[in-house]
Amino acid sequence: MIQKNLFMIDNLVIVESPAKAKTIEKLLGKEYHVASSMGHIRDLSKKDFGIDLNNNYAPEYIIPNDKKKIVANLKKLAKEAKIVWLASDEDREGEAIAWHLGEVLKLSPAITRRIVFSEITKTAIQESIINYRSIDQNLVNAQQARRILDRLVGFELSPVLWRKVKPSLSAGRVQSVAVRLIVEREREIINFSPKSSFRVTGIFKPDDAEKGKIHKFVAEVNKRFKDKNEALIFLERCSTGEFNVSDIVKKPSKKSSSPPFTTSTLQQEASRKLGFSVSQTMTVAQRLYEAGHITYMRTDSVNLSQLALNVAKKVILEEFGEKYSNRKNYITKSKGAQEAHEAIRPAYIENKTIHGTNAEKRLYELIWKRTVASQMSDAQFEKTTVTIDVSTAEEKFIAQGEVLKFDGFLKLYIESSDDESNEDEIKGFLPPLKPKQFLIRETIAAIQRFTTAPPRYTEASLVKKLEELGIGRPSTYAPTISTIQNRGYVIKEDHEGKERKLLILTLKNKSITESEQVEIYNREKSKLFPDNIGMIVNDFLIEYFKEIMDYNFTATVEKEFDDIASGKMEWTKMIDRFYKPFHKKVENTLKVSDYSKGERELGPDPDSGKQVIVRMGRYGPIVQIGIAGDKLAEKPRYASLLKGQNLETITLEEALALFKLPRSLGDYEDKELVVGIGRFGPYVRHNNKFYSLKKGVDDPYKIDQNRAIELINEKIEQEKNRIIRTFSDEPDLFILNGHWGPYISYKKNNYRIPKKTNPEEMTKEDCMKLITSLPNVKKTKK
DNA sequence: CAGTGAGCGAGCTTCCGCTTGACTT
Repeated sequence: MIQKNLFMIDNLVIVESPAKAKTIEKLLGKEYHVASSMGHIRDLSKKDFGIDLNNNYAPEYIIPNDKKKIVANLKKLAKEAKIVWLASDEDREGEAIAWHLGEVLKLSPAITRRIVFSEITKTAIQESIINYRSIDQNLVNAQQARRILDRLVGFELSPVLWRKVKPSLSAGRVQSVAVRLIVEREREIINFSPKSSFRVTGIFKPDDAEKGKIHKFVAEVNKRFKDKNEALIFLERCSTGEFNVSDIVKKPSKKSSSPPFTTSTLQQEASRKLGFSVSQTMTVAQRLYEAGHITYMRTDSVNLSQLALNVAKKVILEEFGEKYSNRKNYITKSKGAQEAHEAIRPAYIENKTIHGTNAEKRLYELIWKRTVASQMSDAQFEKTTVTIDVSTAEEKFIAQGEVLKFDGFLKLYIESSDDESNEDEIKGFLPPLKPKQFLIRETIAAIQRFTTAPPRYTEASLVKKLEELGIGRPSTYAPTISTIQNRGYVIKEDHEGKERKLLILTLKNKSITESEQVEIYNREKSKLFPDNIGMIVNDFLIEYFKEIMDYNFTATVEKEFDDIASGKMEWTKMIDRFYKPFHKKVENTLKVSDYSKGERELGPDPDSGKQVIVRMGRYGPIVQIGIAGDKLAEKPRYASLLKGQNLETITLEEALALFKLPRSLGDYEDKELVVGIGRFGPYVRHNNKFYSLKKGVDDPYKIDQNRAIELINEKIEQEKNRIIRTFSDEPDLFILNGHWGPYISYKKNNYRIPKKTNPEEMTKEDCMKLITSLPNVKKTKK
């Protein structure tokens, strides 16, 4: 039978994501056509803020170019439909999307129905269709207020930075606070002074230990000794003391599984367990979602659908048995959560693995384990604490043992933690012991320990912090992290640690020996460091715009958005109350603030007596000796800071050292040899050519002429091998040996030579033919 | 692979949250 009408769609459902559309269409059947809007279809115009400041903040919305096609298509579909179901997400942004759709597609209220569901299951969707409603204008207004506030903040503050700090910079409600967190953490670390103390541990065994059985165990003294002397006194007492068990306490303990993943917790765990960056996690998750392997990946909800709970239970019963099953629902505790979706979980929990790339498989497996584990029983332990008295001292040794009685969810999943404290925990094995039992002492060691500074943020731990503060949304965590790096506020990098010596006192038999151990500390991998410009912008914004930079600013305005959503407040009034004083501050700041350069005085130059300062120059951070402007004075001398040097931490000595370069090494073949440090590291310059110094071998401050000439000759030798052919009648044409094999260079453009061709036999004509037929591989920059 | 320091100027830069390709190499 032919379909009743081919051109008329009875029901058009519009959702945000095309993958979601596909799934829903399957669940709804033939009478429903499901289309997607691809998120928002309109945004504020960029002209004049897109806000009419003289007309009660009336927004001017436009359809961005990349959405025009989508909108045109939706318009066509809507015209043909009898009923249009607006099924965008059940939150502020989703409500606004539905409203914009209504406006742009000119949908009459009579045929428009707003539906919402927070899980994609047949029953949930059918229920939503029965309970359809109209658009909630208050909620839409809350979104408009949010949008307009962000635009006003971003587009008023950024130009202030262009004028007062540097062009193209940016500021915003979310990104500026993210940078602040990193800057403040860095300063905590800079100002941190480690304190050392001595931690004493002993190895003991029971006096009735049977031969051949493991019986040694470790116990730690219940206090730290503040210096070497105190530790020594204690060890001396131990050397003549007797040790006996004064107390044994056994206590059951348990550990519960973690809730299923949200965007933020997925990013954290993928970072810790798989080493993924935040954006990498999102790209892989997106592919899993599009392939139908997982539910939506941008969510702040820990909720699982009834269907998911049932399947998870079934899987656990089959795999692990009744004892391991513990069905539970988690409650979202993060600030500002809007819970329009489920938690991130496998679409089909019965599938333990999927086909895909390595990264996809690993991320899927992580999601699968976390989801299933969330429905499993607590792990149960028995903790034993043994107290050991020393006959010659007041301090006591404490030994702790932990026995796993029931593994529960640990059978499947162990959550990783952020703090990488290297304190090896004294936990685990304990031999059978009785109260009052005497113990045989083996060695007792006092090891020096330093307190450690708070850790720098990783991308993922910054997301965690932002979420705790209610700043940003699942869809913006990854882009925000990228923005603050793209602006140069923050750099993600590794730092080699520093070494320090730890003193160790060891009591063995009756004698105490002293030794040293080298510890590496402050080693960082893929951590976020503020760059100079990030610190300058942060300090500027905090000085003039304290309110925006406040960690509670978002939380405060969110409360007002909630009042707008519940109809208790008018959105234009809220915006007006914010904008009037804010705009005044912007104007005042433009008037009163100085150009912000992060200037710092380091003291006088011992040679000239002139002031040495560091500041941000036009092209980066520089040191300057002497003050400019005074016509009588000599011009100041300048030197750029090296990579890794910081305006905030550089010392006078380090700054003065920068003026020792470039340094002349005398003449060679009638031209001067000069050593310097450039963009690509230390170099020797000769006859306008640059030769890199060998990393780890040459020191630009110490290198002599002989070594410099050696480097030059080495490079000339290399160059010789580089040239395969030249042509006397065409000086711009070369056949060269490159990193990736032979290639043709012609007028600064490079062309790849096909594998079959022998480059040594090529004629000029062969080359020219290749050049005209091939697009050049890569244009040389500049 | 190639590459190693500076101030006229015109016009541009920018926000946060929803979404997915279109582009290179």
